[in-house]
Amino acid sequence: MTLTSLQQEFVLHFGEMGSRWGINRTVGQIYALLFISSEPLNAETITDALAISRSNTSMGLKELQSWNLVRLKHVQGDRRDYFTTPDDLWEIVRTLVAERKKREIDPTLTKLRELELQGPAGDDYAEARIAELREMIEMMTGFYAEM
Amino acid sequence: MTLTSLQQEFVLHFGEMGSRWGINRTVGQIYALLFISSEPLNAETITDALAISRSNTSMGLKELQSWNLVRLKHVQGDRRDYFTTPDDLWEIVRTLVAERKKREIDPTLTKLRELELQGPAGDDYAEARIAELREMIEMMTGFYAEM
DNA sequence: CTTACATTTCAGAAATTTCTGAAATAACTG
DNA sequence: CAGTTATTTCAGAAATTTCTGAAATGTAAG
Repeated sequence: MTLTSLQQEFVLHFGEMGSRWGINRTVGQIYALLFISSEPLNAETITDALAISRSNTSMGLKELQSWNLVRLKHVQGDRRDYFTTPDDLWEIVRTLVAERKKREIDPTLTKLRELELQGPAGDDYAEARIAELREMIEMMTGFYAEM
Repeated sequence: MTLTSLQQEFVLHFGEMGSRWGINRTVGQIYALLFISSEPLNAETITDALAISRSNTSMGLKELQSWNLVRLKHVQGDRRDYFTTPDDLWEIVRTLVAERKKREIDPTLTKLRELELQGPAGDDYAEARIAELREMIEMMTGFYAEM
């Protein structure tokens, strides 16, 4: 598969932004490619459109699956796996937010609660600050949960 | 300065989370340390509390300043720079959101608009998908701007 | 069962990021 | 001004992350 220059630019941009979004270049590119492709793509096609190794594609797809960001499809009479992104953009955004919360917020909330349970450590300021931070995060995740 | 075990754990956690938040370990640790310190700290104190090099501290503080996440203070009769985080947690959150938007969203919005301006490229699906994505981002950033 | 194809795993190579120590620069002090 | 202290810069070292090719594993078809 050869990419149009529009696809090319879009894919490269997502690759570059990847590092700011906490994913690597390849994962960003694979996602971008799936996002603007009207049909599901198989690993071979992706490998070759992005000029990366087959194993890299495999790892990238696994990562995207762990983020719940891609859907697996099958084509009649073809035993290869085909991948797409959901048609519904809202669904993508919801997934992204949920996964980021899980990876970026939840572990910290757990840690803060742990620290508070360890009881007074004789550092009133730090303790107060930690409690305040925990409350803020709980408030925000509570607000999020309502939606 | 020696850290209490509470401070120690808090700081180490932020260091570990740093990579998921798009900052490096040292920057995460410096921020955490400033956050739970009741008094502003100078670079020397930070260097020594975190057991890192003086130059690393300097670079970390510069990075935090570029994020607008720390405030510079001065102590009478001492010409060293002292750093703190804002007392107001809401202010910290607002800054974080604004900076993340600036780094993670705005460049993509600009790129999408650029791609649309380049005119029809003969790939209807990709064009539609890009327009849809741009609209979604505009909608969300518009909603954010209202707050 | 054997062959053919699809996918994953993984050790090491390549690339990138982070960190350090030394030197440069800047700013104050007497 | 000369000396002292504070901070930044930056080249290369160290650490980490990403990527590849080869081998292993899985799976369907004949």
